[in-house]
Amino acid sequence: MLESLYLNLAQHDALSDAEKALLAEAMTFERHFAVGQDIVASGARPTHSTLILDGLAARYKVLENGGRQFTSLQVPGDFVDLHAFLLKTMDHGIVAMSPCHVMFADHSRLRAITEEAPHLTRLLWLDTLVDGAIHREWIVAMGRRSKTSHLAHLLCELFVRLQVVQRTNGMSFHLPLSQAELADVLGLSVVHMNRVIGALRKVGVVNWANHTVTILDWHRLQEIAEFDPTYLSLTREPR
Amino acid sequence: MLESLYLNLAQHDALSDAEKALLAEAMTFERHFAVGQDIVASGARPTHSTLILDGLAARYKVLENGGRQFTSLQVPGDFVDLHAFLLKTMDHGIVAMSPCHVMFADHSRLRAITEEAPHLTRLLWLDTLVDGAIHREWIVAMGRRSKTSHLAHLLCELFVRLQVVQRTNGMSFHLPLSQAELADVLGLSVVHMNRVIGALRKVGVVNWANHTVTILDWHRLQEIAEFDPTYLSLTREPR
DNA sequence: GCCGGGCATTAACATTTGTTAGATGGCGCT
DNA sequence: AGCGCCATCTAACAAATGTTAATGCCCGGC
Repeated sequence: MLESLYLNLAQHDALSDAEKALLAEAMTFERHFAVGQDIVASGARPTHSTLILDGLAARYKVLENGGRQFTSLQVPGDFVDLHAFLLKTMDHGIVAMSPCHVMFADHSRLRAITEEAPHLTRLLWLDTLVDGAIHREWIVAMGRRSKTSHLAHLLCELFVRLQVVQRTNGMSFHLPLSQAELADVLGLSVVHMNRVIGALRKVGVVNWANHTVTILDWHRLQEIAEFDPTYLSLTREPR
Repeated sequence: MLESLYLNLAQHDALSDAEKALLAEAMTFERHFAVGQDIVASGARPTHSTLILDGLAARYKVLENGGRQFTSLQVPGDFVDLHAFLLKTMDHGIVAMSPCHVMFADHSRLRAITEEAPHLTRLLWLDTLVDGAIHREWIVAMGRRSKTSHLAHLLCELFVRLQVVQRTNGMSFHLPLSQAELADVLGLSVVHMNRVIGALRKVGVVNWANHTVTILDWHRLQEIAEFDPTYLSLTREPR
């Protein structure tokens, strides 16, 4: 059941059976969330951290004028709020973008891991660091990439991240986001989001229908995105 | 000499003398960097992590078309590349925005801290988590705030962060960034950056000259920015 | 099978933001 | 003092992006 988490962590460094067992012991109960439901509410002080077993979730903030901005997308094997273990108070909400199957890790057991399992602690720390690296890449995309390139970059990133946890199907993957939701990822209006998607389609590098993205020309998509996966730390090495 | 670091960490939780000593022992040598010099190069695999003792540094990425985007600003007491301790390879550069006095912490000693000092490890982990929280706030600002609000938010954030490490002078602080550099923070053209600064000045909430920002109306600036410091985790509590 | 709502798409127009170019002004250097 | 560099600031115009509104389509509920 925790296969995705193991795959996620093991892409960075070897994960021992003992460590897998420690993670499994940290898990308490599981739960399903429907589309649009908050998995964690802004302002909450969780006592558990949430692991995505299946589905797509997103972190978001809402402004006074009603504007919403997603700050990350979380795929299976991701902890959506591991940072709350130390940050304590949620400064943003986390919502299910598709039906989500999740599992909760007790903070007291995570704390025990930090006391007794330094290597596993470093791997969990690393997991949050990759989170940060992705944030930095998003900042660059929002600030200095063309919108087409930004979208292409997002598709490259999602494809690679989903591939790690075996959620791709050849060169296709499921992307359960409406254009309005995608607009809140890239920081665009819905109308312009539609234009940008149209532009990327016209180039012919992706086929995109029924919430399924098929990459037709990975090389060119990567070129348009200037995608360099270094920031995802995909190499397996001692940490 | 490490006062800023202690202040930075102790704002989140109590820091014992033993822990301060561990940090001091982790430090090897110090160094000065001139404006514009790279403190850490993109692609490097550092064996030390860099602590800012004095000055302002920034993380950045450069795109093929020459566009540059800063992804964070680092003030005294901040580790600029603590994440490299586990990420291993730098996917971005770090440059001195003002003359910088820095000190290096050996990765082998940081590793020893993770093996032997769980609470201090959590505080260091937390430090990188606040980094991530700041990134998320920047993403929101870039995606959904007006440019004036974005700039106001940046000023609020810098003021509070500098205040923690005692680098403010009443309601003033030194901001050694040119408008071109600020443009690469907000993701704007230089001309438009100039317009936005002018707009904020005209509102009369800040006085901004000679690289010194004086906040004339903190309440209103905060309002314009919709600034809520929760994400900086300024409360002191067990972590 | 019909109806209603949400989503994608397009058009026309408004606003924001970028580009190019030039003017101004401070400040260190000689 | 004079020179030249660099940052700030402005203007005029171009391009990107947002807004409002309308259309068509699919799909689930009745």
